[in-house]
Amino acid sequence: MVKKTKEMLDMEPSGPLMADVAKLAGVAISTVSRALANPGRVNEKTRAKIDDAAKQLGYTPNAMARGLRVGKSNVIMIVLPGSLYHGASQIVPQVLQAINVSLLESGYTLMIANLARDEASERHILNLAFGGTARGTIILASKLPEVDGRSLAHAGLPIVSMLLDMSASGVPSVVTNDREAVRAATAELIRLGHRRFFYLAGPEGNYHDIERFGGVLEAFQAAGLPETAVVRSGGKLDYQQSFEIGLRAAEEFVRLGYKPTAVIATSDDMAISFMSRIGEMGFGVPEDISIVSFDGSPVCAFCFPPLSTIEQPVEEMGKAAVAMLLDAIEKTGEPAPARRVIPSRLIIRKSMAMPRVGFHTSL
Amino acid sequence: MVKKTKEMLDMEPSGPLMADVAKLAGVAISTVSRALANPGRVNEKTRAKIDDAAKQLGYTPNAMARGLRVGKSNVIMIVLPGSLYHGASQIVPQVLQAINVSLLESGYTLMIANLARDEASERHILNLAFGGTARGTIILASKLPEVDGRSLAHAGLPIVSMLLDMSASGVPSVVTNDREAVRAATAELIRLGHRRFFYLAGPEGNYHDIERFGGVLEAFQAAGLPETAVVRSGGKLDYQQSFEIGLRAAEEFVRLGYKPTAVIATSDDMAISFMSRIGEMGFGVPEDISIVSFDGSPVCAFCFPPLSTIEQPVEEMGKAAVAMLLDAIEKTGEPAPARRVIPSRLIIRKSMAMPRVGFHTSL
DNA sequence: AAGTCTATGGCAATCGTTTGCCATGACCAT
DNA sequence: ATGGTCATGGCAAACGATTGCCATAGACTT
Repeated sequence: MVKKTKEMLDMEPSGPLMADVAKLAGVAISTVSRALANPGRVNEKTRAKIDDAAKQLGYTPNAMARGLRVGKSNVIMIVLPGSLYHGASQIVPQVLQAINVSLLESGYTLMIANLARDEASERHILNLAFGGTARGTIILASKLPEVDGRSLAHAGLPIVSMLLDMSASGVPSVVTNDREAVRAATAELIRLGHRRFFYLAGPEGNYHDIERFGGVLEAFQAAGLPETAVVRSGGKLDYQQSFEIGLRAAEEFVRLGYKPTAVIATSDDMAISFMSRIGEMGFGVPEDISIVSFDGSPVCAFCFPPLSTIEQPVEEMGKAAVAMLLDAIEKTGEPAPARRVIPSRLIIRKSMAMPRVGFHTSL
Repeated sequence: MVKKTKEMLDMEPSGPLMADVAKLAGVAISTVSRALANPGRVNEKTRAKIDDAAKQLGYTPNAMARGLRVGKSNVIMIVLPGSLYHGASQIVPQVLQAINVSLLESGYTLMIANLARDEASERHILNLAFGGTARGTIILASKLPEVDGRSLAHAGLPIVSMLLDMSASGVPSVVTNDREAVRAATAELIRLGHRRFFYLAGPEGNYHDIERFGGVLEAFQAAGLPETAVVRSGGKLDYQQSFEIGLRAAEEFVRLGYKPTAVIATSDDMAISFMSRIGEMGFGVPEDISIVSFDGSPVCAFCFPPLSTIEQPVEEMGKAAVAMLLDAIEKTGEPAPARRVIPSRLIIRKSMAMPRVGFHTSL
């Protein structure tokens, strides 16, 4: 039996330790620790000596050792609603981007907890939460993970919800004004003269669907239109299958006898595939049909024709979510679960126009 | 001076510990540890008792304590080339998705190290590497971060490069056949009758630009066309500004006297904005100009007209990269830096057609 | 010059796990 | 019945940092 343990370990040095820095600088380990972290506790000259030594050795503190000792990590975990790529919408990447920038500024690290929401992923998320890896959570457009009797709600972690309003369940939330934004877009279509609408829904009963459709109805009410002025399509598929939703909606559209003149799509992807398909079928946008959609994907500007869309303030929302989360992390006191609404903005492009008189009977 | 430390700490219990599980199960801590991790080292009955106790308490092992003790984490870090959202391309999200799925299956956790490549981000990446947070790295389409005299190359971490071939510098790489794919696409355009081309470049001197443009020239050579048969555009902006590249290229295109009949764009985003802009200017695709691009974004299918594109095998590439990385992590032996090429696939859609005779003189 | 105060540095315990080594008991063979 | 083997469980020392508490030295006051 060869005594190889010690030698083997020596082979992989895992870098210089704080003790090495201390030795080189000629001070105690604790002094190094304080010099590197605490302000003002260490003489300026000593600090300089230590900094030099650390730089010379290329010292990097071990994050796990520190985390273990202080009982907390500096990792913020993002829980995504599901798969990351579907269609052309960049909402999630944009949000991640904004969150990451804000977190970095505050010295935190972003960790993507999941890219799916199957059982294995949920378990994994909970392990990150309960295992002390994450210090806080931002959850995007979805309910809290829950499996094996454990729920993220009871992990003792600060949580902020984005895109989905969960403030009623006690989770601070950052959302946009889905309802008002859609109401405004609908009102604009009404103003242009449209009186008959086609609404492309996401999953039925979903928060966003309720809010957005509610916005349509509110606009109708304000204009004195009956609820029957809108035909709903979709409602079965998830937002992540938006291209398919748009295609099915197009099939449905051509079968309608008395055709709507305006389409309200609840995501850009739906609008894009819908517009493509009805284009192939000979309908023109905006001559025959006006379209407005939701998300504000950059690519909408380059569609044919350029697509009107409701731009979500993802960057501000991300910043706000991080601010709320850090606030909850740093203050121990339980603040009242807040709800922050950041308004969306309607971008009007060529896909919206006045309806052609008599169009809906022309086919 | 109130003695509050102990009480304060007790207030935030940070969940049950292994010791609690041991007590409840009536065994030693070490037995719990072995039961939960090692196979076969513990009696089946004991193990069952321990599992029960753990479940009953909702016990989750502390990842940092384990990581500290065993000297390694189970976090794989992804280094991105820069900002995550620009345009409609879903390459990066798709890759992340594929990587994440593969990693989860092997019990690893994915961590996005950065969403930008400024100095602060590079420093952060290196901290993650040298601070023991990451166990391995997958780097996407970019060079190794390097700052303050530290380089990712010397962090002692296994690294795999994706999309960019760095095998010559000793980094195992997973790439697609940029050159051959573009050669094939160009050859197809030549076969259709095109003899004069417009090439939309990414940043000049970039690996992808060299490879892709090389593919164009190879196709020319095979067909006996001179190198002057192609006009290069762009070369100044980054791939992340692809929409802008396409717009500028369109401006350039209209100013060309003797017009190309086919466009080879090195990203879908360029192609999309280019097509949109020249459409506004009265050029038709594919009647006046054929277009093919690179990336295989799903949205291309719904462009007007549907856009031919070279689809990168992102999913397979992601899987391959993870496989290579885990291999390097598990085997201690230094394997020869490998290079794995996974072929792309040309998707032909309506944006490619035979050139209209005499078009290039018609304006 | 002596006493007091403050700034700084050092010791050692601690975070929650893993794991080498040893002790114990069961089981088997002789 | 006795000795040997093996499976199992327990003790305690790590892993690398942080931090409460105390010691010390220098500055300041009178």
